[in-house]
Amino acid sequence: MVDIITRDLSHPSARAIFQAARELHPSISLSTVYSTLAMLKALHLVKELEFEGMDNRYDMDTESHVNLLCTRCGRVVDFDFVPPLQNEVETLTGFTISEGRFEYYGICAPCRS
Amino acid sequence: MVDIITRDLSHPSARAIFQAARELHPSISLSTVYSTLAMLKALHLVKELEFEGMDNRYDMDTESHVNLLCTRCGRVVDFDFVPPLQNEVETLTGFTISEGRFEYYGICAPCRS
DNA sequence: CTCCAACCCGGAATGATTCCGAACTGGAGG
DNA sequence: CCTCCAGTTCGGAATCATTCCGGGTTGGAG
Repeated sequence: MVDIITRDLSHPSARAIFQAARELHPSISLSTVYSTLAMLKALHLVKELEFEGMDNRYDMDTESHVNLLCTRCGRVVDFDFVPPLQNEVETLTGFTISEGRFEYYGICAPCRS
Repeated sequence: MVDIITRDLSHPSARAIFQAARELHPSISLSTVYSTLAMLKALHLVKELEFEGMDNRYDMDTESHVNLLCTRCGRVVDFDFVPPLQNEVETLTGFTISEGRFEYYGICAPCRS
């Protein structure tokens, strides 16, 4: 189960993981998917992404990067980048930052053509 | 109702808006708050923010900026900045970007002391 | 005064996620 | 080989923010 999740780099939803897992373990339940995800989240092996109006998605790449969401087909694409201003933001706002989230919404090339 | 929402710059949740609105209009219902928010969203006068594990928050500043969320007290603070890499991301990924979201999670100064 | 559209109401429905207690499993130790 | 136990999984019920719905109110045009 853990393998099924961590090897799926397509930013799947819980339901998509559930369906994929079913093909290997037909008796698996959605509860198991959620509890495994909770465990992996706690270990910082997956990052939970919330996109407006869609199910949560799970990202196996926990490094800091931008996620691009296609609002037409739901595809999520990673884009590496180092957020440049965390220190500056911390000094100017007084926050101690533990995590960042950077997302763009748009239409991907395949959907546009 | 529209005024109550658009003048509240504290990044309130729907429930918080509801409670504030009740003080002026004791008979107001949560449905009205949600439908007004839906209208304002459609007009791009408010931006809906989703933070992991919390109610959605509503931001009256629809300009592009970073939102800092204090995971202890729920306070949300704005931090102006112009996302530097949208064009670069578009050419490298083929996406046509319509909107960006930039969030940091952390602990605010009052909560830390 | 009448009518209509826009707004509002309460309450029920939705649906992803979480919670719960019971059943299963596989390996450690006898 | 058996027993036991902790960890995993199960299904189904509960949660709860949000959405949906059908009916009531209202205020301004004509």
